[in-house]
Amino acid sequence: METKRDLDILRHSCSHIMAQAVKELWPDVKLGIGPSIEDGFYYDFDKKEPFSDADLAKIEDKMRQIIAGNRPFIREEASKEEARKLFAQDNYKLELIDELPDDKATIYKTGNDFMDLCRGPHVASTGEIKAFKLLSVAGAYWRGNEKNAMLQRIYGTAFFSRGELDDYLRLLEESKKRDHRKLGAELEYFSIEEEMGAGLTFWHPKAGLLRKIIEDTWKDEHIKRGYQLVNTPHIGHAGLWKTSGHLEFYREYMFPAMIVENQEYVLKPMNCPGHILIYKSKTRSYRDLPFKLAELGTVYRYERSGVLHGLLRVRGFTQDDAHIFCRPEQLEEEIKKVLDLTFYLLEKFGFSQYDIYVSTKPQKYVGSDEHWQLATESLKNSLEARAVRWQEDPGEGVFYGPKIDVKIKDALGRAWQCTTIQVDFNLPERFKVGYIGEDGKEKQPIMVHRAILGSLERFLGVLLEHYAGDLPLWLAPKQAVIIPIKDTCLEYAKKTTDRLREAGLRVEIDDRRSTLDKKIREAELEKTPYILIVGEREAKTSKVSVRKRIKGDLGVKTVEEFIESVKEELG
RNA sequence: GCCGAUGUAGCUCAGUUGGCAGAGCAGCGCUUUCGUAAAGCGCGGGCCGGAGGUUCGAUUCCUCUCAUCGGCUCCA
Repeated sequence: METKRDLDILRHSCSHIMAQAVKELWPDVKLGIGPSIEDGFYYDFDKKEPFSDADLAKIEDKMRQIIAGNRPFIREEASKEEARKLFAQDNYKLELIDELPDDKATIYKTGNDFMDLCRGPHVASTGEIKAFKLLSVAGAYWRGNEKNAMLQRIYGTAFFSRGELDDYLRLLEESKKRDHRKLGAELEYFSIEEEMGAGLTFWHPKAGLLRKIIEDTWKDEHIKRGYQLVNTPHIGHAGLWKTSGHLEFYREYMFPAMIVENQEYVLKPMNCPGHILIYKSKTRSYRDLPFKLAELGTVYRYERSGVLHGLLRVRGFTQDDAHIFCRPEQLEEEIKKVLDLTFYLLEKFGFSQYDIYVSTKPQKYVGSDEHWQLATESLKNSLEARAVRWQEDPGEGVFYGPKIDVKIKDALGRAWQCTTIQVDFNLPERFKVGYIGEDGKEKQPIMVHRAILGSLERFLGVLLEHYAGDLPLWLAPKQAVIIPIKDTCLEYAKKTTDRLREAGLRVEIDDRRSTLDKKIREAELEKTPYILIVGEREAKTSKVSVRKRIKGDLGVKTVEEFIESVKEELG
C-alpha cells in the first residue's frame, strides 16, 4: 500500500529528474531547491532567459529520456569541505551547505549523469516514475524572502499511475469551471470595473439579493445569541488610528490619509476602534459583560496589486465582524459560544468539513505571559469541549494575542480561510477600555475579535465555487422562472407569478418573444432551481408543469401544491 | 511590490510580415405562437486597455502606464 510519504518521495524524485533535464538542456542554470508539495513538486532555477511554455514540453521530453534510461539514485556522503568543492559553481547550494548542522552533506546521483545536494530519500531508480506532468512556471524568491533574488519555479506533479494523474488533471479542469470569477461573470453575480478601481466589487442584482439573504440570516442569528448590531463610520480622524496603533503597525495596508479642513482623515481598515468607541461612550459595569457588538463592517485595505484575486482578495470588503468585551473568567465560555455560532452558520451555508488551527505566541508580542497562557488555554479548551479536531500553528499568532483560524473545505476539498477568532490584549490597553468591578474598582476587559464568514465578498466567491454556481433553493436569487408557452397564456402566467410571490417565492416571468426550448435552455444554464411551464392546459386547471433543474420534468401540479412542496423543501 | 504571460464588439475568439477591423453567441427589428436544452431572415455594434514615440501612415514596431491571469511574499 502506497502512503502519502511514498508519494512525496516519488514527487521529490521527479523534481530531481526535472532538475537534471533542465541542467542538460541549459548547463549554465543554477539550482535552488526542489521539494514535494501538497499536489506535486517544484524546483527553483536561476536562469537569465525566462522559461517558456514550449520549454516545458522540451523539459518533459528530456525527463522521459532520463526515466527511460532507468538510472539508479545513488546516495553518497561528503564532508562540508568536499561538498563545497563539488558545488563550487552553485552559490545557492553553497548557502545550503553552510547551514548544515553536522559536517556531513548527502549527495544524490542519478547514475553518473547528475548530482544534487539533497537530504533524500528518493525512489530506487528513475524508471519508477510512471506518470508526471509539468504544469506551470512562476517567479519565486530564493528562500521565500522578497529581499532575495527572484528565481524561476517550475511546478509539476507526479502520481503512481497514469489513472491517478488523469484524475488530478480532471480535478484541475473542474476547478477551472467552478472558478468564481468565471461563474460570477457568466451568471451575472458581480464584476470588478477597471474604471472604478482594482479590487473594488460591484454586486449585481442577483448578488445583491443573495447578500440580503446572507445578511438577514447572519443578523437574525446574532441577535438571538446576544449580540447587539451597530454601524460605524467608514472614515475618521487619523488620531484614532494612531491610538489604535494601526498607523504604526498597519500603515502599509491603509489607503493614504486625506486632509479636510486641516484635519487628517483615514479610511478604516478595521472595525475594532469604532466598536471600542461605542463601548467607551459610557461607563460600563461588570454586569454589562460580556458586551458583544456586531457589524457588517466595510473596510478598505491597500493590498498590493499582485495579490488581488477575484472576490477572494479585494481592497474594499465587508467583514461579518464582532467584538466581545468580557472578563478573563468569561473568556472560555465566550469562545465556545463563538465556535457554536461558527459551526451553526457554516453548516447552514453548506460547509461541513474544516481545518482548524490554533496560532500561539509569536516572537514579538504585547501583553503578559499569564494573559497569553490563559487565552491560549481558553482557545484550546473550547475546541476540546466541542470535540473538533484541530492543530497548532506555533508562533503564528498576531502580536496582540493568540487566535483560532477555521479553513472551510469546499465540494472539491479545497480549503478557504474564512473564520478567525482572535484574542486581543493590546487594544483594551491602548484605549484604556475599562469596566467597574464588583469591588467598585476599574478593571480591564479582554477583547475578542471574530469574523465567521470572513468577508461577504470572499464568502460569495467561496459559495459560488462550492456549489459550482448551483445554489441551494434557499439561497438561489431566482428560485423559479415561469414560462408561458404562448401569448394566450400570458395573463395566467402573470397571475401565477403574483400568487407565488405572495407566497414568498422569488419568481420571475420569462415573457420574451422566444421559443420554449430556448427559454428552458437559458433557465437551465442560469441554474434556476425550478422552471414552471404554463400553457392552455395548465391555465384551464390552475396548474403548473414543474421542471426541476437537472432532474427534469416532474409533471403537473396545482399552484397550491407546488407552493406546499417548495415550502416543505425549504424546511 | 516582484517574476512571467495576456489585453481586439457585451461574451468567446480570429486577424493585420505597418495600408478602410472579422466570426459565432448576445442585443435590436421583422416573421414564427411553439409542450420540456439553441426557429428563420435582416440590422446595428469597435479610441484593437491608456499615454507618448518611430513612420507618409501604428491595432500591428518601441517606451511608459493601467488592468487581468499563473506564482512568490502577504492576508478576511
